[in-house]
Amino acid sequence: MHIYNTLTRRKEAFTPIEPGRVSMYVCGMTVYDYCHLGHARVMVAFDVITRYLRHRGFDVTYVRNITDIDDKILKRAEENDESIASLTERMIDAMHEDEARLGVLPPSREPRATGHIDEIVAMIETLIDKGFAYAVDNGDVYYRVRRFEGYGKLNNRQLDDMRAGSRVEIDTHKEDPLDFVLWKAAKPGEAHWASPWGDGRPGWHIECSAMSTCCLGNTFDIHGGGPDLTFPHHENEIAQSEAATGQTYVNTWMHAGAVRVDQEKMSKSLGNFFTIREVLEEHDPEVVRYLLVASHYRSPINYSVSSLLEARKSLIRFYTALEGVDAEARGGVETPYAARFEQAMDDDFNTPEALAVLFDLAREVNRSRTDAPERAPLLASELVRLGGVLGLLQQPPEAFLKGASAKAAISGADIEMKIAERQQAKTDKDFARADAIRDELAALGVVLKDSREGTTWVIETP
RNA sequence: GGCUGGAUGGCAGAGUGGUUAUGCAGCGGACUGCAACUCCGUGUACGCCGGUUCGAUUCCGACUCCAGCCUCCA
Repeated sequence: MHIYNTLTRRKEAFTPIEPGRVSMYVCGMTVYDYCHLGHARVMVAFDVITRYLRHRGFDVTYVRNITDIDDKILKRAEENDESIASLTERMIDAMHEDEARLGVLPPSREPRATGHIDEIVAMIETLIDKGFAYAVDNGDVYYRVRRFEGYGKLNNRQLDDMRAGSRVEIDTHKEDPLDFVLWKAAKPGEAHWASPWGDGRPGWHIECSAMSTCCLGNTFDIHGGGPDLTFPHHENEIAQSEAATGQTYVNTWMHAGAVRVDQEKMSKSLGNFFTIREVLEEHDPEVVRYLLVASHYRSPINYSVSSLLEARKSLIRFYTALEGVDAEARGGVETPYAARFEQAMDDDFNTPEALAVLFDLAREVNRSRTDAPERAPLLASELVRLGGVLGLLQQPPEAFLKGASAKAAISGADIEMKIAERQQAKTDKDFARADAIRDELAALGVVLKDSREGTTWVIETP
């Protein structure tokens, strides 16, 4: 198996530290707002990665943190006139709801920053003892970036090339403009914890170092996150952890690609983001998941309504192949598809290639319905099984194909009524009437499919 | 300015030193009352310029353009 490592900028053969086991940490949400599609991308990407590693027989420990104390949270709670705990609990619940709808399995552990203040303080003390950090008189503690030799190695950057302060006002408490905060002194009235440097709260980067180390050990296999975390967040994590433990922090760094809108990154700061829940108002969650899986996890992906419609059409093809076939059947079919699927996924989780294999399999299912009906259920069950590795194709086909009718302008019952009416017209040879009914339904996004067994239908939009 | 990626057929999106990705759309055929679904067939696609090579979309170099990071952001 090969995985692209951001640290070395190449695909590498993946060898876990402990044979058969994989330890993975992914930077999660800062819970001050609802998740947007960028978050969905990371969640789904690492969900697919976890599912596939497990499919390959690895015992995966997947840790994804929750940042539940931070400046933005303080600000939002204040704006809402809401307690921090109430805001963060609300957003954590919403996040769990969103990811469950997208078919994202819960991580093995979800540590929260506020639950690990002791470990954070301990790590900062270690860094001070070793000379990698210093407290200043206002109660802040900073990391001494120039003391850490490997600083910049994840992003291939030289310290002197960085123009710190060129876009941000330089904090005069720092020895060097590039130093970053480990512990922030609390202003009067702000949420705080006691520490040897006075009341305060952890800086953003230190929580991930502390939590990953305490959940997975000094060195672990995979660390992942969104595309905008390589610098400074992950660079700083490396500096903190490797300085504190003296050991390699992470073997493989993985970063998802950005979600774009109109060729521009979807982000909170640009304000061009769509929340998961607002997209799910209009679209089947599996369609959203499909859209995210249909591109390689490192590629940028452009979000648009037309891309969702196309995703829906692709899923219609899969579910049409499964419709009316008993995919519960189990049995030994020898097919080349599983091997091809795994070959694709072994190559840095190439989901587009894996999906191409599934489309070939779907065609084979369709062919077998007439050519070799006894094979159809076996092939279909293989399609469902492999689709499941991507977290797809797990609904009953009818549920997906007809599922959008809840939002459609016509109910399923009314559609069935129209179909019966049309059937009568056909029996009466009144084809003009039959076609009119079909056109009427088509205008509502309901496409009819006649077969020997009768007429079925699919909602093609949204 | 520094550092990363990327540029593939009408669209989306993989991949490869010489042979069909795949999906959607289109076209032809089978099926159909007609369609849809399905099946069969069908596309001289690889940003630009050089170089290496018997042969490059695929390797190397220059160029152009796009995106991301260098500030909080997944």
